[in-house]
Amino acid sequence: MVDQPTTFSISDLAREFNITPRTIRFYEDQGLLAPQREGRTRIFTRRDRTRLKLALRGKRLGFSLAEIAYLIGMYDTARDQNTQLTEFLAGLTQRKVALQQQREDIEALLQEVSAFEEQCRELLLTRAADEAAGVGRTA
DNA sequence: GTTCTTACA
DNA sequence: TGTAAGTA
Repeated sequence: MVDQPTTFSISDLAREFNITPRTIRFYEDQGLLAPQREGRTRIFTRRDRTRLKLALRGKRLGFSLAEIAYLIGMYDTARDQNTQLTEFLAGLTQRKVALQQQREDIEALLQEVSAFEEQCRELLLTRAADEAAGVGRTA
């Protein structure tokens, strides 16, 4: 078994997760990460790496960085895992509610578009019929 | 060469 | 988030 690295540089993590160092610094700025410092340079631990992984997963699920920061904030608040899972569950539930609402809005819009589409078609047919009957020919 | 901060797009 | 500038 080869020893797994204990710490990582910002570029190590950037490579591993296919993101840029800029993104990692930005996440730190947003409170998602809090790496140690050796002078000015950032030293990332396994815990930081895990948090980054969770942050990226949260992003994929559509959570805002603020929400991710909150959920991850308690990740190492040393509270019982039960509380943490309950929080994540609550967050996921809210996400689902938001997504379902969006779907309803989209469906409503699609119906409106379809209705308007139909009106246009009818108008087109009506005008074609009128022209055939010689109506509306003013000039 | 790598990382950092700051500032602007 | 990308990029540029000027450092350590």
